[in-house]
Amino acid sequence: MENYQGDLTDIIRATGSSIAAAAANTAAEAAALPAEWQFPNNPVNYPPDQVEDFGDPFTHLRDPLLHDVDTPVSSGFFHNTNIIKTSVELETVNTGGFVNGSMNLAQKVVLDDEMKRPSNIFSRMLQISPNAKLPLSPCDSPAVVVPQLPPQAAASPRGLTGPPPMLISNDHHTLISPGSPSLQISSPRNTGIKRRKSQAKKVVCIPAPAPANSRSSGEVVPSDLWAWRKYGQKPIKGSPYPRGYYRCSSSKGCSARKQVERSRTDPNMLVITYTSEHNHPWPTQRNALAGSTRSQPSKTNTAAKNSPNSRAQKCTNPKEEQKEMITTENAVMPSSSNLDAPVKEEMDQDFDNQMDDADEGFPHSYKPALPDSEDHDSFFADLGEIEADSLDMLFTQGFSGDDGREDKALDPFSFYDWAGNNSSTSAGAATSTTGAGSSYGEDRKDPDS
DNA sequence: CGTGTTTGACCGGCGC
DNA sequence: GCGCCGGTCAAACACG
Repeated sequence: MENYQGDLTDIIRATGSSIAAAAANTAAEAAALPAEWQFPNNPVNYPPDQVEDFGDPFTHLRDPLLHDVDTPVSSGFFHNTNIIKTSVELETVNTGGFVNGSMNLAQKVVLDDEMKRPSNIFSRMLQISPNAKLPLSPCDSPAVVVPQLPPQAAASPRGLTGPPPMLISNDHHTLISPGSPSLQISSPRNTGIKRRKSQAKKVVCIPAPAPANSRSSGEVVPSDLWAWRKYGQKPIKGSPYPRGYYRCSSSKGCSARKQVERSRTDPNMLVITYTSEHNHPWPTQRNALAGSTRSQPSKTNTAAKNSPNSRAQKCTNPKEEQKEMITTENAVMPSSSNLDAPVKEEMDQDFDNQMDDADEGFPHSYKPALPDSEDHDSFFADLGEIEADSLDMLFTQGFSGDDGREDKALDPFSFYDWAGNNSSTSAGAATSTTGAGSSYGEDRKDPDS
């Protein structure tokens, strides 16, 4: 595997990837369109290629392994954005690095294998490295190093004036998003890891509040728009931080899951591993979020907490080599876009095969409610119910451009709120520092139950 | 009442 | 085969 230095592209791809695909369809339209950012008129049609992001805002990355296909998914709202357009172009993937003009670069590693599914952006982008050990958080791995943002960037990621959240590099290979978070994608073949069965995983590294800040040992997890329910927490060997296990609660049948843990090497980084994908539309509706009240971030805090600037850093990592990770900073992901988050993906080897078969994704028909480009205000309105502030910011930042809203609030982080304060936000907070749960030795002790 | 969190126990893969 | 350990289950509890 090599590392490509790159950039956000990954993210974007990731992010946009799904989108991109969608965009592809609309590409024609897009072409016609001015370069402006617009929401696609037809959000609905997702091309088969659409990427899956595991439904996570953090990553629009599709899971190459699991889904390649058609799942429209994801974060719906972003699909509509121009980003999509951009992303489309990006399809080429990676390559080398590049940069973002205004932001940072990220490193990407490309995984070796060939990506079999062309259609899948992700596939192109990432690979899995069997060797890499998951246990280490990807963020830890050297490969994953995230470059620090230039002070400016950090300070004002959004310094961009331009509306588009994402930029494409000249070479078209990379996207850049201003202010975007760093994303790391790894495709490590984790040989070392013992993955039960081959599962596709997507790993996202995002800056997290320092442990000190956050609840004492609790994990602070940024919330995304999906509703997650914590179903377990375990101390992980070799890591001082417990890993929280979350399952999508937006839909009963949804198998999407994520694991949240702090990078052992860099407590400031959270490593979120997504597995499986959402089999349902992105929850834009209040219902979707039902029950997630706890998750709701305290808006006030979010901004403060998140100062990504401070956090965005590199993942320091010492030892483990996870080879294939890609990081992008400032990627454009809408959701994560501003988070300086590195995203990695990991897949198991076979995923290709699986992917072929696995189309479980959403029906193509799935259509998230997307805002109209023009109308995104209304869209926001809806969202507002969910997290007005966050979304607003998000969009504003991300999409805006047009109205000139300022980005101040743009903090991507705000979008996800770090639950630091909230005691139990679903998303995250997991606080549980207690480590609880079951620990190693407990296994099989007494059964009683 | 519904949903989320906590946490001990169980399950099962993997390495030795 | 055994033990380690990650991942999941599910009861109890908390919160709004």
